Amino acid sequence: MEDEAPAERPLTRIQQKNRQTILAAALEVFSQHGFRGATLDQIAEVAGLSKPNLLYYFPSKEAIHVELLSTLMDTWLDPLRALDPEGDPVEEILDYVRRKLELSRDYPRESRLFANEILQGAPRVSEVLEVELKSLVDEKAAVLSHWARAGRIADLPPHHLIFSIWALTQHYADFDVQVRAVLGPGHDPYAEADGFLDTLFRKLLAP
Amino acid sequence: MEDEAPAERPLTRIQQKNRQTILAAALEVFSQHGFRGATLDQIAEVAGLSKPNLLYYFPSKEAIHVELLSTLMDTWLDPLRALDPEGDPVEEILDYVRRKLELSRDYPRESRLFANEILQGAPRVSEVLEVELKSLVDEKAAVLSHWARAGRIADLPPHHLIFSIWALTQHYADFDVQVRAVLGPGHDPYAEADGFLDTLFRKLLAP
DNA sequence: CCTGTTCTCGACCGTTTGGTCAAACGGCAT
DNA sequence: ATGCCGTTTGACCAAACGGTCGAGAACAGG
Repeated sequence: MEDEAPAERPLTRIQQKNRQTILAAALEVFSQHGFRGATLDQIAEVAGLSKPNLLYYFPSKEAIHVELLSTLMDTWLDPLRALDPEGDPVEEILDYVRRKLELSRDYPRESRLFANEILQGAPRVSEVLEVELKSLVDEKAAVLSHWARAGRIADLPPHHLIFSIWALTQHYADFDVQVRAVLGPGHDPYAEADGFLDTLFRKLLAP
Repeated sequence: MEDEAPAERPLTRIQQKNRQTILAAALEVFSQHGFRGATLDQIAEVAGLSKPNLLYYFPSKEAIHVELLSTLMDTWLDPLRALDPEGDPVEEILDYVRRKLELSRDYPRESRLFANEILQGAPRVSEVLEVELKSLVDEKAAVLSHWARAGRIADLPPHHLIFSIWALTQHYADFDVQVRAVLGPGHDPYAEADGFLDTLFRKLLAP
């Protein structure tokens, strides 16, 4: 028996640059049209490369999508990881809300890519949801419960409290066109949302 | 000049039944895979009809999708239309939340179909959003403002208050797999959400 | 029963899709 | 120059796609 994995060579500069270019283009196209709605030709055009060249750097369309999703999941969960059990309960939660809203504002394509995946039943990330995400949420839910029992925040079902943060912040990225259509011109949805969500969660969390 | 519209004949029973069958199958497939991800063969198979038969009842794939969306938009806005300016403010809003959550629970596929459309930039309903939806929301936002000025509910930006209702209720339908993955087995997401959202909005709306 | 209309579908068509391949290109150490 | 290796692409392929067509089956009304 010999080594199955044949000594991965380090990536050249060209490889690093082109892989990044391709992933950026793929994010643009996948987030707008979904996995099946996106075509390699589209991605290739946005990336400024030929289609066979994409497939020189990635083995398949799906591989590009998976790569995007897996790197996404990490940065997506970071704000929740940062919720500090030792900090001030209300401020910790409000910080989390703020970070989540910033993520929606600064990375709306990532948010929509994720939303697309979940909408279709999460065929490629259901494992991550059931294991990594669940255990992280359970851990932080325990913190919230602890704070509630100590009377430092209102007594609310912790999982649903977290869902409400996800729903309220991601809504501004995922339903961007609807939000802007309803508000009309001359509004900054994210600036307004920032104040609104601050008020909302302060009132909600008050014991 | 003669009549452009050539005397629409009434639909036969077979036409009514088959059109309904097709729309039901299309809803199933479109809501799961999105417009471009869905294929006529899939819809035909779910409907138990042949592909040419679908195109006997609808001129194209897009026509089926448009039909679904337009009938959807009506039922989707009904709960908001029903918000009564003469009723008790908090109870009216809580009724709206409840109706919206019921819609998510009983018609999750419709919710996901709509979410899919908005995610892709609402190419087929942007007009409806900017005109019908906007004017309806503006009208009801005025009611909320009035209630706030009268000190009957908390003073909150009315548009964002409505957004928060949409976000919180639709989240349970659109992100169903994520909610269930995080909660684990043995939970009834909608039952729990019902109580949680009741608490949330009562605290939020208290002046 | 016959006759005209409605309905159904196998076979087919042109296009688009994800993916392959061999040939060519480019920089660079010898 | 030469040979080498990472890179790039035009040409191509099989499968899947939305949609068409014509011929036959089912259903009316008389």
